[in-house]
Amino acid sequence: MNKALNTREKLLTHARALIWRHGYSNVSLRQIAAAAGVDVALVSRYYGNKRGLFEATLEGAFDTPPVETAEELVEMVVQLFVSHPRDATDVSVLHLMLMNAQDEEVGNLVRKQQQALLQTAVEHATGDQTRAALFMAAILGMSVAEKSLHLKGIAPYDTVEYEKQLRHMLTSALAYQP
Amino acid sequence: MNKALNTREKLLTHARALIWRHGYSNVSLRQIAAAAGVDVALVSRYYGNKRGLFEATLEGAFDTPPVETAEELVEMVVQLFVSHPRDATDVSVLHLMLMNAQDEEVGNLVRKQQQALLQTAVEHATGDQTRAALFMAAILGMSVAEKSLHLKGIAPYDTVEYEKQLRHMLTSALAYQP
DNA sequence: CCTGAAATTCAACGCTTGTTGACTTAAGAA
DNA sequence: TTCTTAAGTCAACAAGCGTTGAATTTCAGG
Repeated sequence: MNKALNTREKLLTHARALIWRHGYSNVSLRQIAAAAGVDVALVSRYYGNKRGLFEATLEGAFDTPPVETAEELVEMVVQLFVSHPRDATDVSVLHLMLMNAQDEEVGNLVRKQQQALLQTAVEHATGDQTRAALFMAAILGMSVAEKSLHLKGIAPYDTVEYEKQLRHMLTSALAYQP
Repeated sequence: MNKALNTREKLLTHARALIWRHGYSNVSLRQIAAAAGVDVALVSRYYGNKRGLFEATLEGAFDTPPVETAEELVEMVVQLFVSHPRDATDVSVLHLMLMNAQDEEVGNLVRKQQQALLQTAVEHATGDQTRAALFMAAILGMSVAEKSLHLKGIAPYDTVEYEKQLRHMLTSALAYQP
């Protein structure tokens, strides 16, 4: 049973790494199994099917402590959206959302898990909807331009400088008065 | 030959509508052919292969008049990024970029066609890189939140009000002084 | 009407996908 | 050691994919 738990976790880890980075429909079970060094058939044994494996990777992924102040919100969003890859299997939540936005079913699944959390957090900490919109636009736009559309050169590529500029933008957006 | 041109165009139109909206790897040639009311084999006859058909949908898609002033830039970006669907086959360029961002090959193809245009336009009209970054973040973020991540409620859903708010954000971003 | 070229249809190919069920190996309990 | 159950392996399946080449229809020119 110890061994089974081990392979279960290996599958889960590599599934999260691959699917979150490249998208649900762009990663095959055989790829995941090969990366984990186990047989494909074990996916169906331990998680039922591909969907089950993916849903397992979402469990607890959006759990964050509640935020009250604007500073806490900035910190939470930076942690949530900017990837600080600890290893090859670490991918930001924004990547997850974007990579699966096109798939109707999977996209809805992801959104259902995080939308309420993020949206209410932003609205609560900012106080009004216009500032929340500006805030979301700033954080989303920077991340999307940099990470997904590969619009290099628009934002500085150096991670430290990037994060610094990001924080500055977020703070400005929060202070915005229409 | 008239008939051949007709089916060529039918294929192209439905290919653009489907691939731009759902992404290159999420649409099959059989789907496109069925939507166009044409046999699948005609894709290879008229466009060589799937890639050729997709590349044909990109031709001229990023042609825009050169912009000089900030106002012209705002107008160009709004036209380019905000979809005003005239019919079911009309999809915004942003959708195209996002839906194919995950596919390495296709994503590079799309970027190569539009990146230089947009980036130089923004940098030219704004004058410095920081304002360009803020501008891009604003436009990208609003569109992504609304259209791709379906973060409804953050921005007003009414099209007129949405576009009004978008223009306001863009103008503010252009006027930003670090 | 007849002919020949263009336009379209059809069936098949090799490949990959998710999923399944039967088989083999591993390992702890009696 | 033997037995039993868990864990892992293997081959095959049905379905869908892009692509191809031969057969068939369409249709204007002589």
